[in-house]
Amino acid sequence: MIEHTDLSQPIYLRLKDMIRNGELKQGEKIVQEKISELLGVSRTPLMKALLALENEYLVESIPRRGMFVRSLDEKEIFDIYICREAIEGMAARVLAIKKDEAVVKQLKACFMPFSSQSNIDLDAYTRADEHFHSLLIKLTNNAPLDKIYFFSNIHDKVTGHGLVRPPEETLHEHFKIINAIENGNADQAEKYAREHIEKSRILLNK
Amino acid sequence: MIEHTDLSQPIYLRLKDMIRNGELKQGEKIVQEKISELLGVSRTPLMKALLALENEYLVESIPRRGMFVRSLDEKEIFDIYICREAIEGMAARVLAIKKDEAVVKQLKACFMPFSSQSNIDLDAYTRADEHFHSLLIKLTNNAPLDKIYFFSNIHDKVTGHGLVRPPEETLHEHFKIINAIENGNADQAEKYAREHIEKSRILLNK
DNA sequence: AAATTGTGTTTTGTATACAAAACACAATTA
DNA sequence: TAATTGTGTTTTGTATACAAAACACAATTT
Repeated sequence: MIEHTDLSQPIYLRLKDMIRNGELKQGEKIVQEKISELLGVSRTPLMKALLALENEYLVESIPRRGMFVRSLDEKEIFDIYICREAIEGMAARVLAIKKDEAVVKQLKACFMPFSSQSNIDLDAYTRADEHFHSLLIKLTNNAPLDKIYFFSNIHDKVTGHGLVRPPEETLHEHFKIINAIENGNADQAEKYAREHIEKSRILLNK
Repeated sequence: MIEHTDLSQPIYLRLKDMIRNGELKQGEKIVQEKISELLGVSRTPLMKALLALENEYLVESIPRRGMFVRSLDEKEIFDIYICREAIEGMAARVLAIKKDEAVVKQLKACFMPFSSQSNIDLDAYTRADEHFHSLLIKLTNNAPLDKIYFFSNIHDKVTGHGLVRPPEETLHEHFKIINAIENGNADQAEKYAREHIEKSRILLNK
């Protein structure tokens, strides 16, 4: 048997990936024995992983019926973006108050490769964008805030792996947020972070 | 055996109560077999309940070591209050935008019994306060927002079941929030909701 | 034909069994 | 005496077993 301290961890990651890449489709029922057989584990650690995914809004449990891959309707996507506006907005505020040079440096590093390019590699920019938004939370060093920010998982599931808006539009917005943080302008940092997400929300919701 | 569809649900509620009322103390290790024997259930549904509590920040798992009742230090309390400011602030904003009479009515109902009293029953006011803050979130009808607002659990654990500030101080603040919502003033509603929590945070953190 | 009932199968929820890791503490060594 | 090793116990993590609920679908009734 393989070495491990906690089998549910790799199962959790694997399932998350399966949901992301479509091996498990939206709304699909997750038959526990099938998956446990597929992954070569028992139902016990699988259950643990599924519960973690349920708490991240990726999976939905209906008692006595089973676990299902969550499928999001328009209202839920709207609501999730509202949450993101609250969380990321606050994160930007916290970072602006911190005024830590190392923080600014890391944030800037995300988009440095694109600032001088005229033709932006979409794939690379998508990864940078994801990284930036996750970093914004992590750098606050606020563990509870990080804990409630699990919607990043859902983010690209919603849009089918792509960006909601083109880099030409968002690159500048990202730098506006970073600059406000650098200048220690908390109100502006929060405002820009929110507007950035709000614009995508409005676009997704019509 | 007792009728049920999901045994982990009552176990979850029982454990939450045990943490609240001190039957399980901060930092205490939760020995699974002990608790499962105490509650007359097996470890399987108990584990399910413990995982739910872990995701609510009430319990902490250290792999291969066990589950422990989470004990919060000053920084964590501070960080949780930052989260509450973000979440409740946004909730107040959403409700203000909604401008739903029924919403305002329910919020007002929380504190109506106290508005004319000169001597406020502390116990009743504490319950009303809890209800108000929970209601603020629920009435947004934003399920993801509700999902990330599990810190209410922790709130009175932190303060040892009491209020951080006296009713004489907070009652007026509550009405300011409600009035802003009633008037559809989103910016003010959010601002007042935040300041209300911020004041307690500052008090707790010195 | 549509609705209902019955029956065998699947799947969940719970209990239990068991190996391996963590722990406690006495015996041993430096 | 302080540190280390060894040994028996406890506890976790995982697998498995089993009852009851959900399901699928054929047979029966209206």
